[in-house]
Amino acid sequence: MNTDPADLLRENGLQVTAQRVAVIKAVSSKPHSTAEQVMVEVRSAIGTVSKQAVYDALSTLSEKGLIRRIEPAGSPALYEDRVGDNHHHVICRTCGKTADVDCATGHKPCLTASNDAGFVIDEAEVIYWGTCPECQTAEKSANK
Amino acid sequence: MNTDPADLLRENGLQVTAQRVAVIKAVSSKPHSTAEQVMVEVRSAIGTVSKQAVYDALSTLSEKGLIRRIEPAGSPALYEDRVGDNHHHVICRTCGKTADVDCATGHKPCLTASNDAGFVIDEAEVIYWGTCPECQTAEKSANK
DNA sequence: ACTAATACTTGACTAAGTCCATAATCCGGA
DNA sequence: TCCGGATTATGGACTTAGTCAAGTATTAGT
Repeated sequence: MNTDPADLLRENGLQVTAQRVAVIKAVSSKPHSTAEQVMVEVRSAIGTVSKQAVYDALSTLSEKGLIRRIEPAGSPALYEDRVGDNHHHVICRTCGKTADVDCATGHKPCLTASNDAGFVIDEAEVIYWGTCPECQTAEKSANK
Repeated sequence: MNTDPADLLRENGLQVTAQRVAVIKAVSSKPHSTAEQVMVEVRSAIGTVSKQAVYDALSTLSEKGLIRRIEPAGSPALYEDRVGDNHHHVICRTCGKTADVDCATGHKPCLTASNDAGFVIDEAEVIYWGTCPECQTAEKSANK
């Protein structure tokens, strides 16, 4: 097991603090959490943290690539610890639920745009919008 | 020409008002504008508008599919009038410039995710992150 | 244990947008 | 042409998500 949060931090040249460890644990235990939810989670784990420490940790961690930040339209930023595999997200238009999806083609979809306008592209981010199973049934019964 | 803003509105069952027409014109003349920029543009066209009228028009129009709203991470929402062709966007990590790209595969890329977790997917949104030509040269000279 | 560097706390502040009550405008019918 | 209900617009307060800055506390290397 090299997934001990403290080691992860050290390996990346970051100081090991209770707050950071708790943030990592929070994100990995509840993927697709907002900063707000992470903060609540961290508080219940270590008693108290400032909003700032959480935002700080989240952005440092995502800079180092230890966590990933996604920012779907109409929602606050979400964080997850599944990194390094090029996976994407489906989001329910109705309830906002977010789930992981692996890409249709298996890997690095669409990473090359046809006409890239001279940009050097380093990442393709894909978000699928749709309706989750629960909301589908809810809709059906509403239309009855 | 059926692209007269007033007709577009009528065809979609919307009342034709000076504000809405001006919003449509603003969006089509300057794609990838923020609500803020649209507001400025509309004001210079018809004198005065409330923030509310602009937000209202923008959201009504995008509901009806007359304009498209994109909401890139770390930026306010942008609006454009290029709708109906499944195109995507490249955004410069450094300066935030946004450009259109047609999809690599030509049409409807990745619209089918491999494991969709039971979601019914109705849209795939792709954002490419990278560096625009100007920022590339800027970086090069900075590293010298 | 000491100290510089890094991280955390507190609290004020900002940006982008929403909510709400009121006022103005539009449009179909008498 | 005028009326009345419905649709839009206005202005201002409010919310949410997040940033900034100054000072204090922790961490890790010596």
